[in-house]
Amino acid sequence: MLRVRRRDYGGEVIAPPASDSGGHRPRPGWCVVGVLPSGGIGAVDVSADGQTGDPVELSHEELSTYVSDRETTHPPRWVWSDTAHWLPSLLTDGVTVARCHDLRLCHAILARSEYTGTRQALVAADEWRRDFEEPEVAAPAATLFDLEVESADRVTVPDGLGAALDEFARQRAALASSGGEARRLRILLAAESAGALIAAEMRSAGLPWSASEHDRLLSEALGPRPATGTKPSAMVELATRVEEALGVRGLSIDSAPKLLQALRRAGIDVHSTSQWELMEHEHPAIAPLLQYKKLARLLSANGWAWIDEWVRDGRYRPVYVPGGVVTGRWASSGGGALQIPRRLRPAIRADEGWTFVSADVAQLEPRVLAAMSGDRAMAVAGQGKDLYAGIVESGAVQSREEAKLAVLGAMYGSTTGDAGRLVPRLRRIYPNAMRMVDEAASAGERGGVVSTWLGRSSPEPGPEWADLQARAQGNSATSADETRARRAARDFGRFTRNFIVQGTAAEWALAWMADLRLRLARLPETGGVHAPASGPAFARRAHLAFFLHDEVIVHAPLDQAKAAAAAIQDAAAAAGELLFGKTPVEFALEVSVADTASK
DNA sequence: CCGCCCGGCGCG
DNA sequence: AAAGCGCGCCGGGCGG
Repeated sequence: MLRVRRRDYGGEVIAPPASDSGGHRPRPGWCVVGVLPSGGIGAVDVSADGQTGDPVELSHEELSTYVSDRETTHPPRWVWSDTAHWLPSLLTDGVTVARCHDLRLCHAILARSEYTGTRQALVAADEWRRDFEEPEVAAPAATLFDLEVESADRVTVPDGLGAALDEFARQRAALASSGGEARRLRILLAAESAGALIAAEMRSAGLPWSASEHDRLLSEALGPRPATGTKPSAMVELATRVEEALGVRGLSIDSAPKLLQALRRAGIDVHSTSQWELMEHEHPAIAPLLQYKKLARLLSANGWAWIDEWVRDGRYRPVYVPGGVVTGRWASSGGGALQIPRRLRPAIRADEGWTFVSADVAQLEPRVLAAMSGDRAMAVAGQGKDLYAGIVESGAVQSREEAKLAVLGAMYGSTTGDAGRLVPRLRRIYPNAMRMVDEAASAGERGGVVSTWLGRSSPEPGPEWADLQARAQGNSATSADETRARRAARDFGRFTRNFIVQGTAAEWALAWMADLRLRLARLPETGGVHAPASGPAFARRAHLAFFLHDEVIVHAPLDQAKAAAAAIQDAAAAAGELLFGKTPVEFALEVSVADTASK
């Protein structure tokens, strides 16, 4: 825990003494934090009308105390350059913040959004246009091997107080010029920033991971852990069976070109070694080869080396990258956090005295589409049930499988195959929903920009795309030019078609998690023998442990599981209302409580 | 020898 | 070699 000398930071001016004896909570202001020229940290309050208070100077050690004190009375919204930069050290000191405004992430949204009134000043401030950087690991004094040299020339967003104040002012001005769309943008910025808090908190808490269960699952599939550099026994055996079936010896089964050659020599007419193509053929080599590929994938992506690299003290700590995908979805870096194979889910194991409350949204994307397009028929199809079942009931298609194929086809822009055949039926029964995605596609085909419900806008096509279109329009255009241009136009149309749905679903999920996080924060800290002795405050009660596009896993003390499940449900309802107001669309959750995350 | 591309496959 | 969106990671293979 943090133990620092208290310094007089003018607390009575900035943080009035707590007289908070119940319900009343004034609208919190903003507190901008940044590095001062002196090397210390400055904190400045900014009021709703843009007035700035006197800066407070703090040492790095004092920042945690300062933040913690203000969080206990009337927490401001902390404004800082980059949550991944500022939050980890606070969490290390046991300090949690309720809300923040992440200047880097908000800049990215506002500088590109169609809803932003005046963007020029933001676009010009391109020092704020930076991709995510790995959070700096608090360097424990000087070490023998200086790892910091590497990070010295990293280009990140500015961390100075002056720069933060300037950028915050630009963003506020941009919002002020956004007229009726400012409300949506404000919600989006708050949700995006909450996501940044959650990402850092989840990394700090880690996902409870049982290395022994993981090892057991690996051994079950692959045989016992082999010596480094040698293949597991199950793979060796399967490779031998493939060789025998193909009638070759010394096959380099891991080399796609060599494997392809061997397959073709054995009379299997394949053009690649991918599993979907192999499955189309009858040959004794196919089954063991497919099984070999499954195991090879498991070993290379999530084998014993993965455990060694990523699991420490019973926790897997991936780096989540909020806003890492253009649509607003999160990305991840390190360990493939968003691609953990389902067969390894049993290794996600709750601590003693704790359990998991897992929830995922059933058919989030079509529900979001129904809400944003105001398609009543599609909303009704999802009421009180599986949305695909509702579509079958509507008579548009025969089976649940067809319904799913048709809906995915509608959102991804299928034109051929079974999906392409089914989509027109949806167009008749759900005209509003389909018009919305069709118009997004047509905007993209013209090289235009589309936006999500809250105002995250799509990137424009690159210069090569425009060149392609221009060439096809020119006098000397060949039919090949035209074909290529049309293909590129359609490709981009499918991207924008999907963008509005995937992006709005991501917004709903952020709103869901942001609300859930604050609900969980109101639960009491857990006591008893299983209470963690240290670590951030939020991890001493039910807290978010994992997030994957439309599902969350909450790690909860046993006696808080019920409350956590209720919070998840309530947060989903709140997210739907925050985004869409009163809507007939239901966001149906599947919630389960279990010691592992397997389903 | 290194960096990059790409096939292949895991997730939604 | 996917039809039909968005990702990250791995290993092989190739160019420099």
